Amino acid sequence: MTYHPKSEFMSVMMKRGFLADCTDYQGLDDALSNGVVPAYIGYDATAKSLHIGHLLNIMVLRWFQKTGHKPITLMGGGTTKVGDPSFRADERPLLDEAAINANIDGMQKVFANYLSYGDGASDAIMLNNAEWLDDLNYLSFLRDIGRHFSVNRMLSFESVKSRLDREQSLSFLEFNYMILQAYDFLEINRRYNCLLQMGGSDQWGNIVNGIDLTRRVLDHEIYGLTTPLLTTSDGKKMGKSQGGAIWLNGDMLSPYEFWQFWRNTTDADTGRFLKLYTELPVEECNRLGALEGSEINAAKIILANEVTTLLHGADAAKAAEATAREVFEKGGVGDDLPTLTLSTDDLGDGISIGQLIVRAGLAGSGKEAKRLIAENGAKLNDEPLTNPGLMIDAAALAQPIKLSAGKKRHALVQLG
RNA sequence: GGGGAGUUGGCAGAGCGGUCAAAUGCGGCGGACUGUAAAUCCGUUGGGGCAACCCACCUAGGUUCGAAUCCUAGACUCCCCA
Repeated sequence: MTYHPKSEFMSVMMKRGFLADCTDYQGLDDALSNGVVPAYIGYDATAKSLHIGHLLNIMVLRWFQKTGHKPITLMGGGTTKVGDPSFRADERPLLDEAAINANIDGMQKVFANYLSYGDGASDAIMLNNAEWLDDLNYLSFLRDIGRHFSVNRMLSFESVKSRLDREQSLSFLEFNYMILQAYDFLEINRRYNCLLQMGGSDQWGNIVNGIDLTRRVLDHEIYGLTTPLLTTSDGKKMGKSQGGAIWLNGDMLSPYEFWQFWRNTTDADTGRFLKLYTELPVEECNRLGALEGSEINAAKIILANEVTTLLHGADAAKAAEATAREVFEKGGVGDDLPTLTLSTDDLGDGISIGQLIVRAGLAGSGKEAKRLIAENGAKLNDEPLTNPGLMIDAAALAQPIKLSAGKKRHALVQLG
């Protein structure tokens, strides 16, 4: 792959490591050089917030807009109504329309931090595939769209084949999912003249299907581009830390905790992440990522600041950094720590320390909190907690108290 | 429509009347070492409760001194045949 791109967007993608594959480098590059191109990425509407796994693609859209093009965020409002069956382990309850729309609202808030939406030529737009899926007529869909799909070919897709090989059941619904996704591309091309779909490399098959379908039905030439599936350098899936997902919505994960996630990046990933998740010049990223030993911590702080600034703003990033410095370097308390505020009603005659740890989000269950105490991992105002039966009452909360789980996770509890 | 297999902790997967809160692995958490990194090592790991104690192997009944294990019914999942 020694293609030398003309367009700024392609050049950024390649330089910064966003590019996994492209259906037609030359064709896409030409199109991008000849004017404003709309491109979309699809998102499920199943969760209330986007998480860090989505961030890579959001950055792609951001660059896309920065280099003069029109990003489209497609919400799977219609497909979500059917329920994506690919993770059918625990049959999740189907979401109703209100829940789906609430999810979409939550996500839009996040997108708005990265993209500017509006009516201008290169302003981003948000679509919902319910727009064209809701009123589909089965028979005409079969006749117009279904005839372009060869079951023989669909069976050869890796996602399908592996299921069949393992003799796992594959429902007809799930089998149809790829058709609906292809149809999305067709409709977005037809309605919004969208020329490009992007996505993770696991979406390659779906993207190609959409391209083929659009060519057959409309005779339009359109393109696909995929980003690598990111794993951390030790091979784990990106985006998990201390048990919880790294959400992008501030009310689900505080800016401080978000900042901490990036601060704790592995050495080997630092340079790569700088290129992917920040907008610092590539040379700077390379320089920072190449720092040795403990010096690379400075690079990680820059990474955390940059990424947090994009999502939550510069003030939030600064506050997170200040708090981190306070907590880790001075062993003190920063005001940006996750804070649990209790009313006197909540408190009643007193609440056990175990409950408090759970309420503060430092443990998932009372048993876990107790375990933490037993393992000497819990601290109260930096004093090791030894008594699992300790009761906290209003008097003990006259001053806010600092709870710690291990060395890295801290929270404040105050009376409010 | 008929026949068969199955449902165990976050996941994978043992157990098939007592010694089972339940092997093992993964994951998670804590500790040591460091640089708030990685690797490694050690420990820990169902839930509720301040506690005593209680609830827990799909659900509801039953048999038994005793059930995750046996019986009955139901729900769900998968496979094969039509």
